[in-house]
Amino acid sequence: MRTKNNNKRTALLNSTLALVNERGFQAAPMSEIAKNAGVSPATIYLFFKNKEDMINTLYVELKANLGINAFKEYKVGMPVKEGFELIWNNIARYRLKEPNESAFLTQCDNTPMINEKSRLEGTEYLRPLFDLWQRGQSEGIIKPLSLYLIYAYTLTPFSFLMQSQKRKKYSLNTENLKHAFEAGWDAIKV
Amino acid sequence: MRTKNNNKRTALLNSTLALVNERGFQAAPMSEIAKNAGVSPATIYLFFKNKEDMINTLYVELKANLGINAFKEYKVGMPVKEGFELIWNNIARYRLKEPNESAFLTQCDNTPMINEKSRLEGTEYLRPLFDLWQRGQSEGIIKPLSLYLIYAYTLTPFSFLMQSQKRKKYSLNTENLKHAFEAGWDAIKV
Amino acid sequence: MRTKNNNKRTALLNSTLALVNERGFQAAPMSEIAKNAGVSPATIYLFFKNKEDMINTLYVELKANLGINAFKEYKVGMPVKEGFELIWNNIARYRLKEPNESAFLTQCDNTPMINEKSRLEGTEYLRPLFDLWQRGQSEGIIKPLSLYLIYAYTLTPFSFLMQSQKRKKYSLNTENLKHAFEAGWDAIKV
Amino acid sequence: MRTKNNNKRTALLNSTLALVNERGFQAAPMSEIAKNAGVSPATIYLFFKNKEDMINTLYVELKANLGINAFKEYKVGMPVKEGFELIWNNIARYRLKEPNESAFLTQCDNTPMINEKSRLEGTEYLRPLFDLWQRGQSEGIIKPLSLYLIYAYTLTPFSFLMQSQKRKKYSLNTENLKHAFEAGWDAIKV
DNA sequence: TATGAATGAGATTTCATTCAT
DNA sequence: TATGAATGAAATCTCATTCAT
Repeated sequence: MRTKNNNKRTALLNSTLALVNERGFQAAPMSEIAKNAGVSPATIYLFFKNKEDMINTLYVELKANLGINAFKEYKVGMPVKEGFELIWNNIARYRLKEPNESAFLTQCDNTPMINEKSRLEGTEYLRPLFDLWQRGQSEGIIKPLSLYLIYAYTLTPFSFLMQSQKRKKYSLNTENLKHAFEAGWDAIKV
Repeated sequence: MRTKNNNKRTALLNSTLALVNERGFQAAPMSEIAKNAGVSPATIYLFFKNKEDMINTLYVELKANLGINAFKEYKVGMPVKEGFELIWNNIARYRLKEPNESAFLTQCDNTPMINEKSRLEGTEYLRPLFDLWQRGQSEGIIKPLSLYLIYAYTLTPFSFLMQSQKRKKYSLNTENLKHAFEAGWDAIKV
Repeated sequence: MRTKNNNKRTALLNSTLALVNERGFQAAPMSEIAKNAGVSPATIYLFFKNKEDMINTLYVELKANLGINAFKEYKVGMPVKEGFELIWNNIARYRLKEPNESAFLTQCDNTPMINEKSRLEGTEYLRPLFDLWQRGQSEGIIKPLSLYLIYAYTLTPFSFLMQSQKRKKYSLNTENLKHAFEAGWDAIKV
Repeated sequence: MRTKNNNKRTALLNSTLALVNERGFQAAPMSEIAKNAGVSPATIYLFFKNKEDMINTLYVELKANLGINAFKEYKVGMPVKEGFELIWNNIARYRLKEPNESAFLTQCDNTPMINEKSRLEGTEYLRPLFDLWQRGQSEGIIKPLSLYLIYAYTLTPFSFLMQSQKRKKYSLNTENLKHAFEAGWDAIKV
């Protein structure tokens, strides 16, 4: 008996990521995903129930990955601003290092292909950040508004800036990263 | 008859808008778009070259519509903050009134289906806002940063908030609208 | 606009009939059914919802056809035996003339592919025969047993005999037809 | 180990029987047959050359089983009618006790999946019955017609009655069994 | 012997687009 | 202009069978 080869699973997810980014969901056929992964189309269905399942799985795993990277060197007791800056920069660095993963997640944010369950699961990986914001609010450092608004004004703009960079309209260099963080901070600080 | 034409064209664009929002690009077949518009599939091709063209056309027209609404009552000479607040509120009001158009545009922001030409054309409709921001910068009221950053931190968060509202996580009521505008303004003001 | 071509529908049903008879349900692919009908695979779905629907439709139409042939020259008031003999011979003649239709119906009798609705609908086309049997029973000519038994011992043996003939084991010539009818009649007559 | 082998083989044949009855040939995949038998798909091919072989083997074994049961307590010299009644009742009892085997055999009667060789082999198991009928003919008790006709009018109706019972249209209780036998006997007796 | 992984070939069905009127 | 029929190409997914252990 052969043992199930997890490399194939990984290859499939990578292949999906690349193709969806390049062409969009509607133009990423299973056959090509398989081919690029060096695998038979039938093999996909050993790992995933169907296309939707594969996309959702990929989404959740990338969110998990983002979460892991976001909290590197972060300690729960840190001063609020310092902690947030660390996390924000971690996220930024990770997204810049993995532009495909980043773009995929952005694309997912607005497609009905991702179901509510995956979305919720994905969100959980940023839980410590939400906790930090709440502490900031109780310490009177961050505006006492919905965390959705805090999220909207600190993290979502980054997706737009990455797109702009991809289209050569903007550069996320060190200086601009600092400006971006500050803009977000100014938006939410008391 | 020009009128009859335009009714069908309009019906088709509306039908597209509705179906894409409901199911996503990948699940909005031409036949169904036609059916919902009360028109034959073949008729689509009298007005549009192909599906991509139809989507792009819709995108540009919605952007134009957004532009028209954005600048209602706006006068070029207005004080910067006052002018920006007016425009921002116009946009917010319009998007809240037309959530489908709004969601469609958001979905378009991240799909390879929209080509560069349409994107540029779409952007042009907000030109007066960019001019206003630039004046704000030269008057020392707005941070002297890339307009992409200014855009990112004042307008893109709204998409996320609308999504959140759709998912019942957040409410864009009068008070929260004020908070949202302020957050954006705090992000970019000097 | 082209008008819907019912020849294609007929060609498809004929093609299905032939292929299913030759190879069985499980080996009659839609693509080949289409090809043999001189039509694109997609065209099938203009006329039928799916494969199951096509098979069931064919089944019901063949049953209807059988019914039409069964009652040629039959008049409701006829003497029971005379009427039954007429109908039985009509059916026999029809099945011998259309061995493919006959074999298809026999194949259908034992497959879960045919749903209950189609089965009931198919049965209805022999209603006048059932009525005749019932009259025979009330006249004391036919055994007062379930019509299912009457049917079993007069009509189903014919399927077996046709198969046997196909396999060159038996010949349904005029004389044997007479014997067959008599065997059935002996089985059910009082 | 021979024993272990045979358990798996038996489990596979039982699993096939059950699944084919439930869904039909076209919807009984090897993987599921294996799973229901608690065995790997690959194991099937240790016992059978391929799917067709497995089905045919099952068919022949069930026919053998039917034969064994048919002639319980039968002695070759018995009076013709008495002997036939014994055999007929044996078959009926067996089929009622094993409705799945019975239904499978009925389904096989009309599918091209069963090849000529298996059919012939299957028939052989009823040889003593054919001999009995022939004796009956030479004794002038049974009509001097083809054994195919005799078979058709005594045994095949039973399949239809069993189906009818399965669909709750008919009940094969003791009384109706007697009626059924008599109908068959009336059909063939001189 | 026995397995679960793996697959190539192919099944059904869909869809953007064109045809014929 | 407008249509519904028609389709070729392709999409998703399945399945009998083989592989590697």
